[in-house]
Parts: sequence; structure tokens; C-alpha cells
Amino acid sequence: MPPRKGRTALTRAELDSWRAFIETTEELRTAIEGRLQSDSGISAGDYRVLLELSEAPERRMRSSHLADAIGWERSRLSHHLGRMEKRGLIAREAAKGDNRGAEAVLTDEGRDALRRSSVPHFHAIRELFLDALTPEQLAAARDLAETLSGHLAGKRGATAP
Amino acid sequence: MPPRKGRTALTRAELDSWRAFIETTEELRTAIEGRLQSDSGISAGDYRVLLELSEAPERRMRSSHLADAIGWERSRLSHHLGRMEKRGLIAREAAKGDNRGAEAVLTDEGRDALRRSSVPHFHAIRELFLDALTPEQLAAARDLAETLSGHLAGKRGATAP
DNA sequence: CCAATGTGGTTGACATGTCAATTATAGGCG
DNA sequence: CGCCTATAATTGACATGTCAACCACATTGG
Repeated sequence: MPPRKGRTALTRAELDSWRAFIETTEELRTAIEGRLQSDSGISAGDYRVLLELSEAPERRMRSSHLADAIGWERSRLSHHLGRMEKRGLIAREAAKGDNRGAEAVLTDEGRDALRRSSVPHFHAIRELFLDALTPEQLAAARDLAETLSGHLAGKRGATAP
Repeated sequence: MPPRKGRTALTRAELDSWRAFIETTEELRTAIEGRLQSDSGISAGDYRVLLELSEAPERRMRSSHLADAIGWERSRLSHHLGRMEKRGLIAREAAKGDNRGAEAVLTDEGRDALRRSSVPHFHAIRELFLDALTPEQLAAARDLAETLSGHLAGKRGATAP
């Protein structure tokens, strides 16, 4: 029988492809995050939280629901909400049905910060990402994302159920 | 004339592709870094530094050269080398020709840590990345990396020369 | 009812990253 | 030589991320 996948050492081409891919996506991420920070004074984490809250009913969400929605650990979210609260971007209130719980609420200031950031952020996405790619490449990027995302989801379920 | 690139708002498909791509690559990165940390007790930053030093003549490099090679700011490297030195993975020595300079040297312990980490790390790359992709998708990933990397390099030169 | 266990969330300790300021030396030039 | 500017690297302050420990309330079985 042929060797199974995952059994053989990496070829030079495989290693090169991996390094190019991971280093470039990392570079892209920091470039976009840097633009967001310098254009609008908010971090990528801030943006992610603001966006999710802005789309929630009444602009509020249970902490654990928010953490699930953006794929963060609860501890990370708790620290981040603390920092955002200190800056007035969100507020924290006790949850209605469960006295253990907390809800994060988007403040007017947070909503304004999100609005102000959107146009420059979209501009950066276009300039640094979309403008670089042909339609075929963009489709390939999406295909890659969906394939890898599905693969990772399977691994997560398989190794830590 | 047709509207220039970068002038129009993002379409839904463009935004969805961007989000899928950036969030998935981020997830992949943290997954691989987590494996490296739990398998071998070293961070992605440690690995990057150890690898670069291990391939340098006499396993030593000037700080600024090392920073350029791995694309880090010197301040970041200085902090990181300080932590690695404390753990015995590298040592710092004065540069020969220039009394301002510092050289980072790979210690035996650092070399051993790199060796021990390689097999599990390659295994993780295969399992979480290569195994997910068809040969065509891997080629597409490499093509995307090269296109985006070139594009970003152009932007860097254009906006901060 | 109430003790054991589970769940939601916070906290503290520490690793990592960025930015601006600082220190020390090099090199050019009057 | 002695000043001026540039370069190499470090430092401090602070934002962010992870992990493990913890607190408070909820739930449930006897």
C-alpha cells in the first residue's frame, strides 16, 4: 500500500510553501492591524468586539456568547472588555436571567468609533489585499480559507472533544 | 473611463472572502504555535530565531542582521533575545569590528531545543496544513503568498521610503 | 433544605509586541 | 582634535495573549 498522508518527511517545496504562506499572512495581518491602529486608534481586537456587538439585538451580548461568536477564550475576552470599558467603548451590566453572568453593551462612543473606523479599514483591505489579487486568486483565497477552516474544525473536535 | 481600483466600496463577497481568509490564517497560526509550545516548550518567535541562527556561519549573527533576516523591529528582537538569553537558548557577545554592536550566538542548549522541536513541528505543519490541501490548493497557497508578499513590499517602499 | 458539583466570569502572573526615549559608539568635517 | 549627526542596541511604559487559580452563583441529588 502507498504511504499514508502525514507519514513522510516534508519536501523542500512543501516547507517553502508553508513558510511563504504563514509569513506572508502574518505580514498582511500586522499591516492591516497597524493601519487600523494608526487610522482610527483601535486595535483589531477592539474592532472585532465592536463589530459583533453592533450587529447584536439591542447592541448587547452575554460575555460567553460573544466569546463563542468571535472564537476567543473567555479570559482573553474578559481582559479585553476591561480595557475597552476603561476607554468607554463598551459597558458591562449584570445579565438578566443569571446573576453570574455579564453582558457587554456597545456604548454610543463605541458605535461612533466603529463607524469612524470602517471606511479607512475597508480602504486598507482593498489596498493591501483585494487590489493585489486577480478574481481567480481571490476565489482561491476563499477556497483555501474554507478548506483549512473545515480541516481545523475537524482536528479540534477530534483531539479535544 | 472605468473606476480605478481601490475606489469602490467592498462587495459582500469581497468582505466575506477577506474575513474568511484572515480569520482562518489567524486560527491556523495560533494552532501551529500552540502545538510548538506544548510539544517543545518554545514559542514561534523562539523557533524563528533559533532556526536563523542555526543556519548562520559559526551559529552567530549581528543583532541588526538577524532582525532584518526575520523581519522584526530591533526593539522586538532585543526584548526577545533577552528572554531567550535568560533561558540559556542564546548568548550575547560584543561584535568584533564595532563596539556598538552585539552578536547573538546559538548555545548548545539552543541548538538542542531546535533539534528536539523540528520533528513535532513538521508533523504539525503536515497535519494541520499540508494534509488539508490538494496539490493544486498548495500551489495556489504559494502563489497567493508570493503575490501578496510582492504587493506588500511595493506598498512598504511606496509609503515609507 | 443543603452539600457536591458545574458554570460564568474575573483575576494574577507572566510571555509577547509596539512605540518612544535613551545610551553608547562611529564617522565626517571644520 | 572636537563637535555634529547617524547608527546599534537597549530600556521603559504600556497593550495584548495565555494559562491556571479563583470567586460567585446555579443546579441537583439525597
